Amino acid sequence: MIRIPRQGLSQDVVLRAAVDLIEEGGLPHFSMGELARRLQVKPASLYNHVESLEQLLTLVGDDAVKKLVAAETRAIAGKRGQEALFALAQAYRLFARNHYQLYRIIMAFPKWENPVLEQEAGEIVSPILQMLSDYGLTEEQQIHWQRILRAQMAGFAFHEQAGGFSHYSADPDESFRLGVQCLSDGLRRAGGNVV
Amino acid sequence: MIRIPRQGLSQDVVLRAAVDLIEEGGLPHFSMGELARRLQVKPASLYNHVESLEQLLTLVGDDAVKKLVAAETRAIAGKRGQEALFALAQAYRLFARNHYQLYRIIMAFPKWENPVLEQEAGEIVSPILQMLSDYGLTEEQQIHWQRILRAQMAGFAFHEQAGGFSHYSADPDESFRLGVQCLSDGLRRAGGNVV
DNA sequence: AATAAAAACTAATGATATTAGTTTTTGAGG
DNA sequence: CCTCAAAAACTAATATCATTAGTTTTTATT
Repeated sequence: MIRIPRQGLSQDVVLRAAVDLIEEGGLPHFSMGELARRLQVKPASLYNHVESLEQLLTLVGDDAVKKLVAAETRAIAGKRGQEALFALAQAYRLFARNHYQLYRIIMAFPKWENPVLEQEAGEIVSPILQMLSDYGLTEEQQIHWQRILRAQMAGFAFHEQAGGFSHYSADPDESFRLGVQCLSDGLRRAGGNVV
Repeated sequence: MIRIPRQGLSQDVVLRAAVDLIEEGGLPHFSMGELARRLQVKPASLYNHVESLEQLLTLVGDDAVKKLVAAETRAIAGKRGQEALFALAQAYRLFARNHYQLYRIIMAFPKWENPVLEQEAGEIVSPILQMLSDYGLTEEQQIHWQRILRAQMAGFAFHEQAGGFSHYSADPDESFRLGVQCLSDGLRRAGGNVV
């Protein structure tokens, strides 16, 4: 017996509204009460669609990771080697910039032990591995370099949005380019310069 | 007129207790009530020494940054060039590992706009710049490479503690070594291989 | 010993997430 | 069309939290 909810509320609608609210005002201003008001509903009603605030935030984080992975995948589509690497890194950086609040939620996960996130984490890696496949690396090397690349992208995005790069006048775009280029060079050396 | 507090409580004592409590149980389990209990005091009494929870957490974050900078500075003492670079990176990584909860607080700052943190942020950079001074870089290059190094260290520490590196068997120590080596190589090329 | 200030307390407020129990809506089957 | 069960929304309550106002206690200096 499939029922259609009274006023169109569902977990998906709640999640989407939560994402919107967080993107607008950030996590500190977010609350079940605020979300309920946005959905024209009493706070208690949300619990028909969501277990708890914690679960809701996990859903939001999961959604954010999916969007990030989608952006990465889109970025490398039809590209290879160095071009794919730069596009991937750029996409990551732009996501963190354009979805500041969502990126913060991703970074705020204490541990990625959640079964859903576990899966998503794997999907973060796959576009990177796909791109790395052009570099002639062993399987173990691919693991190492995928970690190094993720570290650089995440660290750069984090520092940039935290304002840690604003003390000096040098262009962050150029810092980013140099960093990616350095990794690209190291990558090519590791793989025997086949690219 | 200098008064000595009734039972030895002061901002410094409160701060230290807060740091201990956070290191033990993490930020989610931390509260003014819990802190007050630990200090054998009623919650309201804490406000004689601290403005608010927010200010207290800023103090904790500031303290954490100071400890990180101290560890970095200690690491490069008496070392130069590549040796200093590896020691610095290792110290950063170990701090994030050994003070997991404090490192999370550092990462959790929305913006480093706080005047105290502003100053501390500058001190994060100075041991790195000191180490870079051996590489024969222009001033602008130093800014870029300092950013790249910080990004790699922060990103690696973050992923490692979030569990994002645990999906594959390859040794994270080796990933880290390769990443730092890659940056060291790029750094030497940028500076004309003077090191 | 007296006093003023600091520090701790009690008690209250308002926000929060969450739960129990009740009412309302809704769609499916007779 | 009417009934009924389930889903969804509601009301009301609880417990926790940070924080503040106002009061009492302690303590160092005079």
